[in-house]
Amino acid sequence: MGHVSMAPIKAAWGSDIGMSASESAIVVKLPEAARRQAESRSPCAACPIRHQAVCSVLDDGELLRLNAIRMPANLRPNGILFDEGEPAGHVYNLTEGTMKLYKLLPDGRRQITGFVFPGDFLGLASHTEYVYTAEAVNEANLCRFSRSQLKALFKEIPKLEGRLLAISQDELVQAHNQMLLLGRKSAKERLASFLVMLSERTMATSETPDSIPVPMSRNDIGDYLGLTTETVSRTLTRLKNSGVISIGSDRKINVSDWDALREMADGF
Amino acid sequence: MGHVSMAPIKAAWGSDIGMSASESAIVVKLPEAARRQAESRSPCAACPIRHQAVCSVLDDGELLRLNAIRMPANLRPNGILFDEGEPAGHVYNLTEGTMKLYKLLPDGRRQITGFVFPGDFLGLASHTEYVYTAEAVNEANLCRFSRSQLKALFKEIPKLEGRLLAISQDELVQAHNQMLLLGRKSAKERLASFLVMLSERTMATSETPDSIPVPMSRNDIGDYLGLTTETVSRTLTRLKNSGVISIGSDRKINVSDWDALREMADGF
DNA sequence: AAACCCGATTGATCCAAATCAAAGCGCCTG
DNA sequence: CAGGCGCTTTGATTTGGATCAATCGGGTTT
Repeated sequence: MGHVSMAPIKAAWGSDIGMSASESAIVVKLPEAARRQAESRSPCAACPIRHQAVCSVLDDGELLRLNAIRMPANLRPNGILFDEGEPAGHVYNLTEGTMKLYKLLPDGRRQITGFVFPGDFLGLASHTEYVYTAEAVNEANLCRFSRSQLKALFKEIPKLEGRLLAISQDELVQAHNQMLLLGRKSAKERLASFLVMLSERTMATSETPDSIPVPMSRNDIGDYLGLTTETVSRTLTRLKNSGVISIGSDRKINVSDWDALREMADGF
Repeated sequence: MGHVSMAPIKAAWGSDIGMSASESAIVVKLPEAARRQAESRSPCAACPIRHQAVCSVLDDGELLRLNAIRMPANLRPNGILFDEGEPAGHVYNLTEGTMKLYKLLPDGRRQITGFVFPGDFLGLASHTEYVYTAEAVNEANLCRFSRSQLKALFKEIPKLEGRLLAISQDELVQAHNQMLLLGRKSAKERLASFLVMLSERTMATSETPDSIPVPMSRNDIGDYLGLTTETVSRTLTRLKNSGVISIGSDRKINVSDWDALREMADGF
């Protein structure tokens, strides 16, 4: 009946969880090493998402309090952060990389319910168990917070809770848009919507506005859009042939006609 | 291409908005009239959802404060509470009836993103505009709160905000389940899931556990499940013929084999 | 009670996307 | 740099659900 995807084996935690950055590698004169060293002293200051996510609403003192309950986490590509049904003890904030969240049916059919980009939260749910699996698309770095410690911090920094409420509600808006896509849009409209979404979520990070980085596989895109790999591939080829996009070999897609793409996405 | 639904004309507000219950009708000796009169004195005490929703976490004093900023609203069947894109000045809590929330594409394709049952919130979103249209399925009564007044009340009753966060996150969990349904389930699985969901949301209210009230039309069900009216009808007939359900003429569906229905819903 | 209306059902046909099946194409690895 | 592995693309065929088209109630109006 349905389309079946490969589910990866649960991967090990990244090696540097709980280690300070200075322990994790020989210090060499590289920008990356410098950034890591700075991080070990005043972690959030050098964070690429210091001015995004929850962190953006906190002053330096509050950030220090948040930082006190933070643990770094790292995942290699396809590493599993947590599985659906696992007790939900932690909440995460992605600082670098891309992640995918998905649910599986018993026969292996998979629905990716969302991609996660730097600055986004994962694991937010009032439930005691995670309601989806979180897997890294490419190498990812995260901040890990114990749910109970974070909740305790609400009393100290009340605006934290308000911020999380706003984030949840934003996610809800996205979820509604995705329902419209999955329930009523054609394959072409779904791909157009996907590219527009990707560009919007990437804009802040990216330099070249017409070039959209697409780190996930065709299979992942299909499982996000309710399509098969083949349909994703064919539809992208058609978009390319109609001159709306061009496809780079470097996991990037270039948009040549934004107006056409956006109209397609909106169902015009 | 897509399936097109009829969009109703925006209906007038219920006639008794802002009126006290005693003004709205001649007082006659009927249970309904008695309830209304009780409501006009101590509105929340007689409310059918006093022990659900946000209200359940508030003590009598807090409820009084919440009640002070509450306005009653009433909608006749197919009445529109608000339209997608309208400035979002209010938040609502449904006390009686059923509502549907939906988004439209330019050509009329419609996706119902959720049904709302007594105790549920509507209009929760950090956005300045409503992101979906809210329409009554049958006659509905609601509590109307100004967004700004409610927000002000957060300072007075902090647990209110926490409660809304929990509600948002519950909605998010449901939304993820619906994405799995829309992206990956077959028509039969969708209908089974729908009936299980309806029964769960109704349980609290209902008496007879095997009889599920289905107030919405086949067309509404289709627009919720990403199917057409015809497919909904055919699939229900098949479920009936396979002995899992029986269909009453009174907008009720009886479940004869819960295990089979639940397995179907879960994709086994 | 005949006429009408509107949603639900049932039937016949069609089609967009799924499935089945091969190539193609980087990209490691030995 | 040959061979293989995993992902992507392209092609042929199938199919579940959509579309098109009557018909069928049940309820309301005249």
